[in-house]
Amino acid sequence: MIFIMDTKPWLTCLQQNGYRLTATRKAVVEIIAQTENALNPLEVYEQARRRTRGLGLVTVYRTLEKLEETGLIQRVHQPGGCNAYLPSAHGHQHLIICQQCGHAEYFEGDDMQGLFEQVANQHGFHIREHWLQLFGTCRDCQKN
Amino acid sequence: MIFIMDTKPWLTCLQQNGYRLTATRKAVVEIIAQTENALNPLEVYEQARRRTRGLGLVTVYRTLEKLEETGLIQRVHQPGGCNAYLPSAHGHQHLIICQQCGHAEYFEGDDMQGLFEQVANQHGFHIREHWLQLFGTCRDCQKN
DNA sequence: CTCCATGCAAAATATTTGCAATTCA
DNA sequence: TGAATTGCAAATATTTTGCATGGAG
Repeated sequence: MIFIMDTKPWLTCLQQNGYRLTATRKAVVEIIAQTENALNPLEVYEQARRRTRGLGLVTVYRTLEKLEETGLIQRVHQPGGCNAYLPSAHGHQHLIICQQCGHAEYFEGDDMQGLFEQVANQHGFHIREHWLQLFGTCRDCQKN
Repeated sequence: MIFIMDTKPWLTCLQQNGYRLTATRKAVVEIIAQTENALNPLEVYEQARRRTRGLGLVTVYRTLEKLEETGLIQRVHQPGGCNAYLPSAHGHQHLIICQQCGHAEYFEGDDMQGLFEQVANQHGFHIREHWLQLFGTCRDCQKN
């Protein structure tokens, strides 16, 4: 239940970025903020539509775009597809995802900064971004 | 020019996995083995078709699928899309990719195994896969 | 009241599948 | 020869765009 977070800061953030607060945006924000699994646009749509009748899938796509742009959510890259999203309210974090049930947890990777700088030097690259994700089986799914 | 590798081992590998050696497969293998940028199915198709007339995009998809399955190539996950492939003939490697020119280089991450195990313990996960990629600007592009 | 945002339909992409013809082993 | 492979066409799936209407600020 680590992802159940207050949605007010999200809405404030959207406003501060010049976006209007609408019923549909609130619905999408709530869905993503309150799940512990990465959701793709269609899944968000199906869940959000229960709360907000007449919601369109297109709007979900556009809302996700803005949420990602403002850094509130992050795209999750999995072996099976790369169109799912998770909250990223605490800044950039690294993910560990269960391949069976989709449950995701965050982990710190402080040690990594040193590695990145070392690689940057060795290859003459200037590094702007990094992605690190682990995939496996969570505690619960190991029992089954 | 680090990626220009002999394609014979690739073909042998395919055979050993029970796949037949065909002209189209050779073409696809050569294209990917000889590029230093990640290529998506369409790009592979366009280049391979120059060598093998009548090649179909569908076959490229199916060949890429088999090459990934046998571990000869790996999917590259970039901010702009996740359908490009690079050789992975030396087993799983980590990537550093230039966001300007697409040039990719591999780097070792031996230090990371320890981190992964630590995270696995803390979260009770059994880790099966991981991917780590760095994005930035390569030496040449920094000059421009 | 003025734009931004929405939903619909349709377009544009991307990927997969059915199937007859072909090719490798 | 027999089974795997291919290319085509068509089916799906996914994402984007144009545009008239509606709603936030």
